[in-house]
Amino acid sequence: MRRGRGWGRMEQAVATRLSRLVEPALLYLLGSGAAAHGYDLLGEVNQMGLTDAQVDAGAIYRALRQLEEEGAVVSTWDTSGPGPARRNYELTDLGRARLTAWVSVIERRTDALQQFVERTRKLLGDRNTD
Amino acid sequence: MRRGRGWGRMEQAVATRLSRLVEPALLYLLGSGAAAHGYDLLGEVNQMGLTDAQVDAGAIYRALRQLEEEGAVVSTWDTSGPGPARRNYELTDLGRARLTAWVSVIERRTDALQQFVERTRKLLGDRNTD
DNA sequence: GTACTCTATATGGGAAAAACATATAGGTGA
DNA sequence: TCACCTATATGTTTTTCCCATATAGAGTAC
Repeated sequence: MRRGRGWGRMEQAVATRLSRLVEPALLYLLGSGAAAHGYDLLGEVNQMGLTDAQVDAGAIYRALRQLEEEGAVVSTWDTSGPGPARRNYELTDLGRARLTAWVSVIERRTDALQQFVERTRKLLGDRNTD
Repeated sequence: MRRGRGWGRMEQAVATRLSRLVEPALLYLLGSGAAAHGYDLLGEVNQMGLTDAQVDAGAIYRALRQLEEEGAVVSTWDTSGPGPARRNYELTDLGRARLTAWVSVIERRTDALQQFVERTRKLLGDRNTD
């Protein structure tokens, strides 16, 4: 896993395994209209900071494929522009439902993470309120 | 992965891969004195909600072993009580440092998750403020 | 015109992680 | 004695991740 830059050693040692969250990132970006094809989505996903560190292109393309298999998105080829053809994706109703589900799952988890942060800061002596 | 109970179908479809976070959970619990050996920690970890769904015993024991290899915890056998011997763990200074690092990593990620929740709710039309 | 780079999609392969199963063993109660 | 709970540990299979590589259209430089 590519680790975040600008972190100390201990953070680096720890940065792994907060999981990818590529799927909700893609669903959100497709829903917001920020990008519609894999190559652009790659950049967007890596900018939004939802995923753990940098996601590679392969992960994006595979995730989009799986989402299409599951009916959460549909794709169409776009050969109008210059350069190689693009596969443009659109959210389906199922995809929007999936995104909604992600929100509630993530919200629940976020609460647990916040509690963890608060309790642990207290435990460690309230230093580093950052 | 054992999925959380009390979730609808879509949540179940989505519940995978918000990662485990077994390590920070263990470090926190050891730091707080809630439990000191694997079997109890198993129950505690699964109650605190930091990890994605249910963690199995194997994961706990292996995580504790690795933490000991890395010097974040130390263990001693306790044969005083009835029943099988317990391996009691204690946090080391390195373990406390590790926990501190986890806090800052998790806090950063929590912010991103919250942003995602807010933006996505807005995108989906502000329904389900839950 | 061919070498290089950027855009764009896709897949192969090895390594790591997670999930599930099983093994061992002390103790307790029916 | 059989079942069950506590307690630790490991084996095996499946899944996921990460890195590399393949293909290909288009633009630029030389």
